Amino acid sequence: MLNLVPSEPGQPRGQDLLTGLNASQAEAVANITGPLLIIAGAGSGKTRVLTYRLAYMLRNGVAPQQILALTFTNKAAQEMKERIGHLVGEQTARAIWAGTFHSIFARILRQYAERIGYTPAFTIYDTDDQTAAIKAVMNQLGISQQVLPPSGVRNRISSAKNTMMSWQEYARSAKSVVEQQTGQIFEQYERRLRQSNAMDFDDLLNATIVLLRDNPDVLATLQDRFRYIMVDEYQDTNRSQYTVISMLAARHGNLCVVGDDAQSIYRWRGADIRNILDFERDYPKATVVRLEQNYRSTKTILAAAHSVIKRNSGQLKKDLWTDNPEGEKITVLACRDDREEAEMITRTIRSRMASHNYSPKDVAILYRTNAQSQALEDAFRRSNMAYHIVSGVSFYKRKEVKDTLAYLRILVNPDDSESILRVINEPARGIGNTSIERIQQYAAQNNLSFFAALNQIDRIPLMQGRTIKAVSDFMSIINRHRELINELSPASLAQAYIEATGLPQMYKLQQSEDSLDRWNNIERVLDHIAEQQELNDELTLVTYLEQISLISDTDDPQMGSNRISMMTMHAAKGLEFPLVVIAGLEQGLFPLAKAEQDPDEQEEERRLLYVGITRAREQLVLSYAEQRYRFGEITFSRPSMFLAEIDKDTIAPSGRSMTGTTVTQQRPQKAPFQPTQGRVPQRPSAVEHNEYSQIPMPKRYTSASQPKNRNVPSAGTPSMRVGQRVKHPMFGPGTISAISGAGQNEKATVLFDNGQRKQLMVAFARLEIIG
DNA sequence: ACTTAGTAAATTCTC
DNA sequence: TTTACTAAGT
Repeated sequence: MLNLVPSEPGQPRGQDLLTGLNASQAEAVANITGPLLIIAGAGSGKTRVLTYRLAYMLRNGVAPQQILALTFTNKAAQEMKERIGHLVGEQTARAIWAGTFHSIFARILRQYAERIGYTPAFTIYDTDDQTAAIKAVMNQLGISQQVLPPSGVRNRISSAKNTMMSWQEYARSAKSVVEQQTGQIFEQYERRLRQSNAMDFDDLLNATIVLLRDNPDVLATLQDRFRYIMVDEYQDTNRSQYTVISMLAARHGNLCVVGDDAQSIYRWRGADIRNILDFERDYPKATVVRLEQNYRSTKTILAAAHSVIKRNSGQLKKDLWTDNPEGEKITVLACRDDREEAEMITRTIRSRMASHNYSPKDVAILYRTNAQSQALEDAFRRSNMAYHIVSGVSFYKRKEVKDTLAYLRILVNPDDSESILRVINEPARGIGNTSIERIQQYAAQNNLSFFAALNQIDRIPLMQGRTIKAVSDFMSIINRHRELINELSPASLAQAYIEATGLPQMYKLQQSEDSLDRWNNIERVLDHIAEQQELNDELTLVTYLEQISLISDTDDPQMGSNRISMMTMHAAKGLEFPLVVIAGLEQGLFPLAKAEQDPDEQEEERRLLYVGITRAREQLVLSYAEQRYRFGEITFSRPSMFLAEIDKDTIAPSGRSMTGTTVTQQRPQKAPFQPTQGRVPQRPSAVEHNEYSQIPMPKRYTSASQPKNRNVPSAGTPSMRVGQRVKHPMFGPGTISAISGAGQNEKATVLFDNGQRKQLMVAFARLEIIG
C-alpha cells in the first residue's frame, strides 16, 4: 500500500504515483477535474492509468464514495477494484462505486423504485424471459410466430430501446407490416413487463433516465454523490448510457472517459461510436490525452494489427508505436478441415510451449463463434492438454437451474408472470395449456397480472374443479413461504421453499443419471445461496437474484488457473497472452457471411480482428480450414479476405506439403514434433471448469469423459452397427447406413427398403434387429 | 393432460 | 450437433 501521509499543502499530492509513467500517462493520471478524454490504444497501459488515476484522486482529498466507475463487464470492474485495493487498501477501494452500467443502475433503481412505479423487488428479465414475454404477447395478439420470428421482434424492440425510442415513437415511424406488427407487440410487451414488475436489460438504463428526468431531487442527490465519474470502454456506450452519463456529470463536469475507437466491437447491440468521436464537441473544454505507446506486443504484431485497421475509415487519429523488439513472424496454418485445424493448433502450441517455455496460461485460442470450440476441445482432450473455455453453456441456462431461480423470483415478486408460467406446471400438477390459456385471457381482459388472476381462480369461467384445486395448492406453497421472508434467512427460506415445490423430488425420483445430475444442480444453487450469505450477511433474495441476472459468461473465475484459454474474440477484450492463436479465418465465418455485403459490418469485423491480434504479446498464429462442419454439414470456404490485408512482411513464409496442407517452417534448433512424449497425463479440464463463483460445473453436459467415437456403437447396444438389417414398426425393413452419437444420443441413419432415409434415435425408435 | 417421436431450425457477440 | 416446436398417440 502506498503511503497516505499528506505532503506539503498547495502542491498536489501523490507525485510518487506519477513516477514510472510516461508523459501522457502521467498527464491522464494527474488530470482529475473537468472533462477528460483518454484515447487508449491497445496495450498502452490503460488499466494502470485508470487505477493510478483513482488512487491519485483519493490522495488528493476525493472521498471514495464520490467516485463512480463504470465498466462493461463484471470482469473489468472486478479487476479494477482489486488493483485499486492494492494501491489504497481494500477498505477504501470497496467504498468506490465501481461496476457495470447495469449493476450500478439496478442498485440505484431499487432505491428509488417507487418513483417510477415499480417495487424494489422488481425482477430483471434476461433474453430468454424477454422472448417468452414476446411470444405470450404475440399469442394474445394472434400474430403467427412462423411469419414473425419472436427473436427478430426482440432484436428490433431492443435496438429501439437502445436509442431510447418509446413504443409510441416506434409505432408512429413504422412503415412495413413487420414494423407495424412489431409496434403492436412492443406496446403490449411494455405493458406486460410493467405489470410483471419486471425490467429487461435495456429498461435498467432507460428507467434510470426517466427517474433522473422526472425527479430533480434524485438527480441533484446523485450528481452530488458522484462528483467524479469515470467510464471505461466509452466507444461501446449506446445512446441510453451516453444520456445517463451526461445527466450525472452535468453538474460537476468531472467526467473522464476512456476508449479506443479502433476496438469498438459492439455496434450490433447499439453501441454508438459517435459517442467517443464527438466527445470533444460535447465537452469543448475537454482535455484529450492519447496513450500511444504500446507496452504489450512486438513490432511485428503491432505492424500486422495496423495493416488491418488502417483499411477502416473514420478513425480517431493516433499512432501506436512500441519500443519492444521486432519479434517473430506470424504463422499461418492452412488446413484441410476443422479437425485438422484443431490438430495443427494443438501441435503448434505444444511445440511453441516447449521451445519458448510457455506455460498453459500463456496461451489463448480465439475464434469468431462459440461453436468453433467443439473441434478444438476434441483435439485438446485427445492430446491431454489442460484447457478451459470461457463462456459456453452457462450453468444458469440449464433448465432445472432456471426453474429453481424462477421459483425464487416468484417468492420475492409474485407479479413476475414469466416466472410463474415457467414453473406453474413443473413438476406436473395438472394445470395444462388449456387452463393456462384461459387464465391468461382472463388476466388480459381484467388488466391483472397472472398472479392476481390466479388469486381469483374461482371467478374465471370454464375452470374445472380439479384445476382450481391444483392452482390453490400451488398458490398456497408460494403464499405460505412469502410470509416467512422476514422470519428466515434467505438460504433457509430458499431451502424449505424449493423443497416444498416438489421440483427436486421430481428429479430425484426419476433415478436416471441425467435427472440425478439435475437434482444435484438444484442443490448446488441452494448451496450457493448459503455460501453467498456467509460472505455477505446483508444478502437478500432480491440482491442474490439480481447478482445472478447480471453476471455473464465471460466472468470466468478460472481465468487464473494454469490452462490454455479458449474464447471468442469478444470475450478476449482487455486480456493479453504471450501466444495467441486466431482460428477460422475464412470468408463467411470471419468475416461472417452477413458482413460480406455490408461495409459497416465489415469494418466492425475488422476491428474485431484488430482486437484479436493485439491480444498477442510475442507470438501470433492464424489458421483457416478449407472445409468445416457447420450446422452438422460440411461447408467449403475460402481464406478470409483479412489474411490478404495483413502486411506480407509480418508473415512467415510457408511451404505446401504433398497432402495439400501447409506446414510452417520449423525453427532449426527445434526437434520434430513427437506425440505426447514425456507429458504427465492430465485430466481433461472441461469437467472442472466452472462459470461463476463457487458453483462448480455440473457433471452432465461437460462430461467429456466418454469420447464420442463416431461410427463405433456404444456398449449398451452392441448390435447396432453399419450394415445391420433392422425393422421399424412404421417404415418397415431397412439397413443402417451410419451411426452417430453415443449412449442416449446414439442415432442411426437407416436406409429403408421403401427408399426412405431416416435418422432415428436408437434409444427411442423401436428398431428391431432382423436378418 | 401428458408423453413421445419426428421434424425444423439454428448458431455472433453481451448486460 | 443440439435445441425447440409440433403432431400424434396414450
